[in-house]
Amino acid sequence: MQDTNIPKVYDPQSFEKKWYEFWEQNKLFHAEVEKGKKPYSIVIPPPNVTGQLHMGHAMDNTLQDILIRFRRMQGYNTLWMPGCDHAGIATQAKVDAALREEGTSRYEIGREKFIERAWAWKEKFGSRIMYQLRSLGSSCDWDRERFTMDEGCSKAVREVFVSLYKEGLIYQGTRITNWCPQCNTALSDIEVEHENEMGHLYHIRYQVKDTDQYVEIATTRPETMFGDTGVAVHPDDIRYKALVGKTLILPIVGRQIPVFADSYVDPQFGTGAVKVTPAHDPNDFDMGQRHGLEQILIMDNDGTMAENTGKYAGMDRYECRRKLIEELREKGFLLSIEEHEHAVGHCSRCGTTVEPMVSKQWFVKMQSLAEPAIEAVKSGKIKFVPERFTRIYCNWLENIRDWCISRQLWWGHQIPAWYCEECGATIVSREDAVICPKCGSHNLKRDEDVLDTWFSSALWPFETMGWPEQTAELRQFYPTSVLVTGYDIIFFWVARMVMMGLKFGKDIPFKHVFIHGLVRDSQGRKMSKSLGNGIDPVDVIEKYGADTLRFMLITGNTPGNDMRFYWERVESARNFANKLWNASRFMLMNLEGFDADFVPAEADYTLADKWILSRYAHTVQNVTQNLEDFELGEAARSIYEFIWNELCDWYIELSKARLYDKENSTARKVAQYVLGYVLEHTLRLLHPFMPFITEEIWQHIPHDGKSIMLSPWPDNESSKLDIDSEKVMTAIMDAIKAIRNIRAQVNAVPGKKSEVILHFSDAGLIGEFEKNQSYLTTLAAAEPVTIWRNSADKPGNAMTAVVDGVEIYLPMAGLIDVQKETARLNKEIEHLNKEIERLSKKLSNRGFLAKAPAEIVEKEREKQKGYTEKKNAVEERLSYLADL
RNA sequence: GGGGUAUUAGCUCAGGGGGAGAGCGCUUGAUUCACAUUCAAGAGGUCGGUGGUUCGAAACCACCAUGCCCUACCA
Repeated sequence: MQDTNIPKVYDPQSFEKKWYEFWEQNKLFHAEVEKGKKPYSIVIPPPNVTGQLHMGHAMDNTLQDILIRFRRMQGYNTLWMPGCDHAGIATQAKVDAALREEGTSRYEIGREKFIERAWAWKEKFGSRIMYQLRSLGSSCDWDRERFTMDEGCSKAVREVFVSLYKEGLIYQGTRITNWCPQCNTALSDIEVEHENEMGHLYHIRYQVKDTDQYVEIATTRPETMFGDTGVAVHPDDIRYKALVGKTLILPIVGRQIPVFADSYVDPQFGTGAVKVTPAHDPNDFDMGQRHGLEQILIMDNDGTMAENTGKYAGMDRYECRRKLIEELREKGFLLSIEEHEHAVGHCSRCGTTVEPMVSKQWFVKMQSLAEPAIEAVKSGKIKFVPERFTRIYCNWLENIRDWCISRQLWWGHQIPAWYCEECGATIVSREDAVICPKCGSHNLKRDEDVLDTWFSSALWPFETMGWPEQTAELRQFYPTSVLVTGYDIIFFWVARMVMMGLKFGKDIPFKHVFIHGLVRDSQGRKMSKSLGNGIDPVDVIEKYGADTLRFMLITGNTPGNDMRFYWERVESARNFANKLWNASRFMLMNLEGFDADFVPAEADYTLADKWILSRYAHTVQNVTQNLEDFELGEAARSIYEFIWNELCDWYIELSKARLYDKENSTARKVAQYVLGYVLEHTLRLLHPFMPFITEEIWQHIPHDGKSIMLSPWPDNESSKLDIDSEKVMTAIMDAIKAIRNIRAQVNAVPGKKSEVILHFSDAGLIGEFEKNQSYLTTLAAAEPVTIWRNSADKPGNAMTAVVDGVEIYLPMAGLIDVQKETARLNKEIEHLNKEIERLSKKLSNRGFLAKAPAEIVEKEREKQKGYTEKKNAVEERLSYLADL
């Protein structure tokens, strides 16, 4: 027999760790390839190796765990692949900072030593987040844990790089890219965050050579003028027609630059004349290409002015801007300064203003990769949930530009390219190159750059399953079933995985993309370190338990939408856990004599039994359907309502009489059976959401099997649906609520019973009410209960209420406050009149009668009948009161 | 400039073509007998505005307002 003595209060700390260890040690999360078994697989969005769990992770992984546990119980061969990401820039920044503290730097210790340090850092902090995921309850297959820089992933990355290069889809080019002077590396377009900022538009005049004429140009970044190699005007701009082809003298610098026409220029903006700096602006770069202009780099990688800027050399770019404006003003070149709002790019990692600069980088040609990725989504092979993200994804891919994949970092996958120091050849190879295939030289130098971290993440769904080997894992678990992630990385990650999956995995990487929003603070702000408004999920787990955190994170929010974090909501979830705990405690306390082999005869079921079993069956349907539709919040809410509002508030209360009555063994056994059945199966429904508490309770109550996580998902419970019993029970519940209401009105003494007289307009209910009078006694203190069969001569001196099919009278000699009661009933009449009027309008509308579905019309008629009956009864009461 | 999203009770949010919902908060009452992390009763809303579709709109469509988010090379 189980231990039937459990603590009075839900205390998650006392069992969460124990059960996680039990699951993990028994390898219950582990998936083996099994031919013929339906697979269900998810790859985790790999968290940063040096990071720690934040609320976003907690939500993301809760969602995944719910889906995985649900499918596991449904009998799928379920794999949840865990792992983490090497997070190039972030990790490198941490190691850099550590070195700085030691008074050294990566340049001092050198690349090899630095990478050793980075690995040590990874080893030291890398497992932290995996432990945190465990404390959340994540049922990952830890035997398969991967890292984006482990041997297998590195092999996959190199394979992909080399084949894309051989196909001409990876190329090296000197182009304009976004440069972060702080992180000291190139960035891809999507790693730049644009923000509107107030700046200035400086109007400067450039002299036309050999004349005293000037051209007025407008710029937001005057310091780039050191790199100007032309001025552009629109070809149709009559103001400047005569100037095209002329030469200008660049102020201060004195360089001669041409005026040329290009239709990129907007004559309406500024002065209609644009200074062109091909090495420091993407548009100018394009124009420079079209018109054969020289590119002059005037800034160094750290954002200071280059040697070729004269006295400004070495000066910070903004300092230079200020000083240069002063000089221009002094020398009469500066005409005016306007306030001007414009979008400024910032490094998404460190926030520094990004500098567009020309440099030699590696790029992926995206268009041919993007097309099938668009098709896969448009054709419905991959489905976004919610669907609206489809458009966001497609729009981005339809306008995609080439992806800059080289980063000037040391921590990451080093690019497998070598340069021959003798003949200048570039060698891209799967094996480390030692000899130049062109000239035979051994004097090769490897490219120093590493790849964008997202390049390897893009391979995650198949590289973790052993690709490029054709493994059994790939055959069984690829494509994965669903990807669960936030909308903030659709471009960074989702789109790139689809492209790489289709190209190299030979199939889509996942069938569904389940997108969720962000967890914000209680004021709706993003949680961030700088604001200090972050809430550590580990703190919540320690204080309230992982189940509570999980439940809170998935209720009261809709797929794809952001949610706010409220401690009140955490408490509410904890209260629910406590409620369930105590319902179970109640069952355990009444388990004595429980017979596991006993099955009630059909006739032994009471109304309450049939009702709760039917409600349970509805709940199974709701929860299953909602989980299949990714409506996790709705599924959880459905269980919550069932457990609290139906099982606890009604069924347990009604079962007490039978459970406490040890004389009547059959009735008691039936109640034990029903309560046991419903509770045990409801625990299974709840298990994916709250794995720990359900396991703890399940292990205490009668059960079959080793762990609730292996028990089958409740299914085929439709035979328990019993609409008739639900209807009767609803009538009884309504009557109970009405009686309670009256008793509250008259301040009835809680312990004191009230006589109740019932009169039925629906005779069909009489039998059931007669049989189940005790429900009214137990839950509404109604005693004695009399059924009044005469329609005439109804009880007079009484408080009344009317519910569907039943009139209720509580004789209250001397207790009735006639004035108050009359007012109450008048209010009721007012309400009923409004409803009746609304319905008669509807029912006299020909269009409604002709076009509305017959069942709706019938329903509305019944409603009207019900309201009219109620109104009559209330009016009768009013006239009685008036006569007093 | 383009797109998305939100607008429902005091607060935070679900829902959804045919009788307005939850949690928290608030008011009143209740404590041997699963749970005060509780129970019971109650107050509180012309579902942002205007049009349209429909027999019927809070829900669907269009436009508008306000907030938030994404996106875009106007120097």
